[in-house]
Order: sequence, then C-alpha cells, then structure tokens
Amino acid sequence: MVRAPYFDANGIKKGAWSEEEDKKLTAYVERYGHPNWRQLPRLAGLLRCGKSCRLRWMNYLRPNLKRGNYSQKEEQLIMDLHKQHGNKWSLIAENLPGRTDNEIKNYWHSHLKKFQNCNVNNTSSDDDDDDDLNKSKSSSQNTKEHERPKSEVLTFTTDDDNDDDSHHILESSLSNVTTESSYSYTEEEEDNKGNNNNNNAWLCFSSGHEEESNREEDRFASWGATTLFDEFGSSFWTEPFISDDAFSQDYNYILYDREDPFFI
DNA sequence: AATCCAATCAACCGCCTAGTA
DNA sequence: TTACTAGGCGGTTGATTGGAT
Repeated sequence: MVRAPYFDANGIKKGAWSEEEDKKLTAYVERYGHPNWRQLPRLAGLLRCGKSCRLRWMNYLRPNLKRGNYSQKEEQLIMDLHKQHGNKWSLIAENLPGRTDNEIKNYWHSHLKKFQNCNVNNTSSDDDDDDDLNKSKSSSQNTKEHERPKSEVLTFTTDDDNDDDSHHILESSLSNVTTESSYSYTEEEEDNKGNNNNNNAWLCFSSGHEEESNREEDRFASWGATTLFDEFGSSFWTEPFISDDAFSQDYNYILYDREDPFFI
C-alpha cells in the first residue's frame, strides 16, 4: 500500500520504510530526541530526508499512537471539530490523543466525509456526495471483520457510551513501540498535553515507565530528558555524539553499546 | 479463476509560518 | 527589514487489498 523504495537523483531514499530504517529512526529519536530533523537522517545513518523521517516518526513510530478502529466518540468528535474548524487536521488531532493529523485526514476522506452532509442536511444538492453516500451504503455490507458496520456510524449516537478506546487498539509497528500504544492519558496529562508538544517523545516515555521498566533505554528516558538537557545545554542537540567519556563520568549507567549504529 | 474497481493509508510534495541572523 | 532555515500543515499520489463481476 506504499510506494516501492527508490532513490532520487540526490541519493535520497524515498518510498516505503524498511524495518531496519524504522529501528534506526526509533532508536535514535528515543535516545537523542529530534532537535533537528534535517540533520537527523545523517546522524542516524539513514538515507532519508528530514521531512520523511519526521513524517515517519510522527505518523507511525511515535509512542502512544493508536492504531486501528475509531470509537464512535472519536468519530463524533472528528465530525464536530471538522464542522467547527474545517480541514485543520492538526488542530483536530490535538483533541484525539494517539491519532495523527494524517490518520484523521485519511479517515475523514475515507469514512466520514460521505456522511457529512447526510448528518447535517439530508437534502444536499451535492451530487458527488450523494453518490458517495449511496456507494458507502451499499459497501457497508462489505464490512471487514474488524470494522463496525457503517450503519453504526450513520446513527452517531451522542450518548456517552463509555467507549474504552484501548479496546480498539490493534497494533503498532514495532514491538518496543507497541508496548507504548496501550498507554492511556490520565486526566492530568490530557490537560497538560497541549503544553508538552515540544517534548512529546520524552514525555511519552516518562509517563508510565517509571515503575515497570528495566530496559536501559527506558530508564534513560524515564529518568528525564530535561536533566540531560540542562547538563549539556543547547549543544547537546547539535552534538549528539558526545564522547562516551562525557556520558560515562556523570551518567555511567548510560553506557552505550559498542554495536550501537550511532556510536562513533 | 481472472479481471476490474473502489477503498485504504503510508508517503510525498509544495506551501506557509515562525524563528533567527 | 530582509533573507534564510527548519518545522509543520494540508492536499495529493500511488501501491496494495479485497469484494464484485
């Protein structure tokens, strides 16, 4: 469902991401964050452009992403927010934790758009939309086993159905990310998440791994990026390969694996 | 069984905005 | 004020999938 990998004239790889690339990107971002997307692919050993890395991380690899079905609540929220804000997908995504703007946009165009006028005005004069609606109604019988019937979507019940979103989480791309995807925001985190966008990667890991995690990188992450940032200041981001001595002196439990592809 | 076609969604592209020198 | 850079956003593309014929 994705473009076949290829290299453009500048030697930049495009198209589908391989598992190895995902691992490299995930490992790098988990360890160093993403202070500079343009530099990141070079530092992470990827032959991608920064934008591609950012997109892959934001839309697929980032922790706490929900995959799979949308709850009725989410669908209703998208409809409402779209009615309010139009195609402001990033704004809409802010109100749906775990969903990306890209995913919501896709979902809108493939699932919800056709119901827009139906929901608001049954006498729409838009022929295309009417066609879409008819098509969707007929295709609703072709429901995949993991999808709810379209008729449920059409009803858009507004009662608080206490949908447990976690029940809709089906998968994620990587095992170490998968463990994150079942994470649910607490009310406090929900309240704060709008202020935390810049440190998203770190905060995700520092929110729920404090107790159970024994993995070195998790401990590093949960220990908190801010401490590290304070120590190294802004140069931390521009010099991600500070000698292991620098780390080992003060942070000697973060001794990097010599097999680490990032290790110079 | 083969072909067609609509739906899906990851990924790309171009533009806009904010920050900085 | 201007130019440049990086990040982010929204529109679009295209490969894959699966149902219909």
